[in-house]
Amino acid sequence: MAGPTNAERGREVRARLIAAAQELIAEIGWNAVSTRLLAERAGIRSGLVHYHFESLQALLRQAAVEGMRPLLEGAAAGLDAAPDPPGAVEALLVEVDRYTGADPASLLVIEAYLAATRDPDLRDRMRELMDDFRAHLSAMLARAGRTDPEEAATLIMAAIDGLLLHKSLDARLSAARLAPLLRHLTRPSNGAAQ
Amino acid sequence: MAGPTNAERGREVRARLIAAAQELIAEIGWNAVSTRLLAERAGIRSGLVHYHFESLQALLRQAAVEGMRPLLEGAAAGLDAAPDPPGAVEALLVEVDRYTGADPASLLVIEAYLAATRDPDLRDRMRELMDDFRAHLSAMLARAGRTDPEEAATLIMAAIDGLLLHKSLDARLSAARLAPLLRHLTRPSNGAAQ
DNA sequence: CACCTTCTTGGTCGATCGTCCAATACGATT
DNA sequence: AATCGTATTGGACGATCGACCAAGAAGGTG
Repeated sequence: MAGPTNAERGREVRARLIAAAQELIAEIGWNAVSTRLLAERAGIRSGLVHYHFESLQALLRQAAVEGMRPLLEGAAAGLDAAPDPPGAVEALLVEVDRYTGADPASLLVIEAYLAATRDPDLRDRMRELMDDFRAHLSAMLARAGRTDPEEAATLIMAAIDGLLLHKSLDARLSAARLAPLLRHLTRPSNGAAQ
Repeated sequence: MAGPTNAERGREVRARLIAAAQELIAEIGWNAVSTRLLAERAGIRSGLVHYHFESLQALLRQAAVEGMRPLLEGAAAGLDAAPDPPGAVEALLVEVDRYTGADPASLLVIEAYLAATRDPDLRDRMRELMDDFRAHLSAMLARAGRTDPEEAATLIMAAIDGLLLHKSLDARLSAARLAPLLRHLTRPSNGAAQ
């Protein structure tokens, strides 16, 4: 019947606060998340927030990064799991269509992009996450024979995030329908004609 | 020495409030814009805000729509001014590189996307703006011989907004560098191989 | 047991918020 | 000059905010 230790309870509270922050950022927006709403959602008293985190912004920053990292790592793993580069891009786009642009994960990412323009710390962490994924995708495209893997990877990533943005306005849009148009990016480039 | 009439002063105040809202949304974020900050930026007393506008949200909504409409109409005019479809897309991408993703216009648009997910009125107005531009771009691509003009237009627009998002993290990214990869969208589609 | 560290409570502080309103100012109209 | 409608002022209302802190509770260790 040994209850949780002090350290375990502390970790639990921090995890609940991070989860509550990820939910609330998506629901009401980064700037609307307050310590008291966070505490209520996490089931703790509001005074605890500033015990476990240096500031509200530090909490939101950590919540955003920890929420985005598994998304990008999962997407990178999905690329490796595909049989070939065209299948990898196809699978990536199908995966994108599991998001509506207005779901918690999508909104967390977009909110984080905006917060990053006003928070140099967050911007550096997000740039690192995006650079890692771009390098991963770019390496795959280079192995497929492209001479411009960086540009192709940039286009695919921009198309994905932009489509999520547009899907939040119009749910009829679909990433999978763009697959035929992006498929040629996974084939060896053949000069200016391509 | 005839001074401005009452009606002229009213229009002037409304215009200053709209301009102040567009600036502040970009600077500090949609949810952080307050009536008192707006009044200070517009050079008026804070009580006036609720005389000219029904609510703060109504003011922000109108400011966002009025800020985005000229951007999209200008881009549509740019498409028509180009000599041919490939040139139009090329010019569009070059125009995008005039924005950094962290400039006032870009931030206003991205903030509006997020606000639209929580404001049905704003979402409908933005969807109409985007639909109009997509139809314009799609018609041009159809004239260029594509059998999938809607998908091609969706891809181009998603790539543009997504790249702006990514440029806010990494200023080295460039829309113009993606032009060679998008150029083939302006040529007649030739079946599954393309 | 006493002692230490970590965690939690409950509350205060000054500041800011959106909205509303009575009183006033001012151009236009009669 | 008297009147009307619009524009503006200055302040009020209750609510919420981020941050902070003294006091106490709880588990670990001597």
